[in-house]
Amino acid sequence: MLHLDTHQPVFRALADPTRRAILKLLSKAPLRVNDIAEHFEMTRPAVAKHLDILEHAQLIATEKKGRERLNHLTPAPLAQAADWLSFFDHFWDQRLADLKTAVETSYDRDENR
Amino acid sequence: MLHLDTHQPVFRALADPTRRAILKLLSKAPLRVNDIAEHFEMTRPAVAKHLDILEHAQLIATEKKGRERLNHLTPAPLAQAADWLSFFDHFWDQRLADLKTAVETSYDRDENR
DNA sequence: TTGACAGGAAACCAAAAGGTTTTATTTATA
DNA sequence: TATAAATAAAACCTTTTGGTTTCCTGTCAA
Repeated sequence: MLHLDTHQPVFRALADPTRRAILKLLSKAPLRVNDIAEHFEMTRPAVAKHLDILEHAQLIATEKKGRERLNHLTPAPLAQAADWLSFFDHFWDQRLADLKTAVETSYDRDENR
Repeated sequence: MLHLDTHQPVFRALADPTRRAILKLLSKAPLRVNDIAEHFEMTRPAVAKHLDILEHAQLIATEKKGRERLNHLTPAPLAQAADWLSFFDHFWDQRLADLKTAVETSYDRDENR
């Protein structure tokens, strides 16, 4: 079963620690590229590339005002990542259910002995 | 504030679609490297490298039985990723709260007019 | 005990990622 | 209107990533 992986842009965006830090930064307030770059030990063009990747994942959007461009968070796609992870919540639950069943079964055996 | 990024191994592991697919595979049952490789259009060594990365993130563990080695899921570290994402749940809530406040404030102003 | 099977490991490769510096381009402002 | 500010864009570089092939080692079974 090979379908298009809609999760890829988000997970790819989240793979880099700088990008994760940028998302947290932008959760406080929209910022210009230069403002963001001040928070990191790298040049503005490097930060701009990270912003491109975040924008491609639709985790941020930009608004051009004159010669400035504000980057603001659009965190909706993070729900995709959360959804993917939630599959394993179920797995946890299932493991617990299996364990419970096993325990009860062995208890039944004990009772009938 | 620059601290060690404990999330990095997990997010890095999740960045690749093959690795995400492997995790889902292993959620059904433990498998040998060869079994896993059959599910993908790549060679066994390629899969083995993905397994190395998953193991480094402690998302899987292996058990050696004779000449075979079983890979099984140890999904606990996924909670780290979920935790990180949950920060943005709060952000959502805050946005909603802000919106609610804004609406009520404007409603108050309307009332007093 | 000799194959065959399962996996480990090394060498290699192309492309992508993450960064740099340099050079425009557009927009405010003194 | 000339200059400074903000960013965009291009060229380039190094390291990492994701894959390959080839070979080696250990274990089971005929």
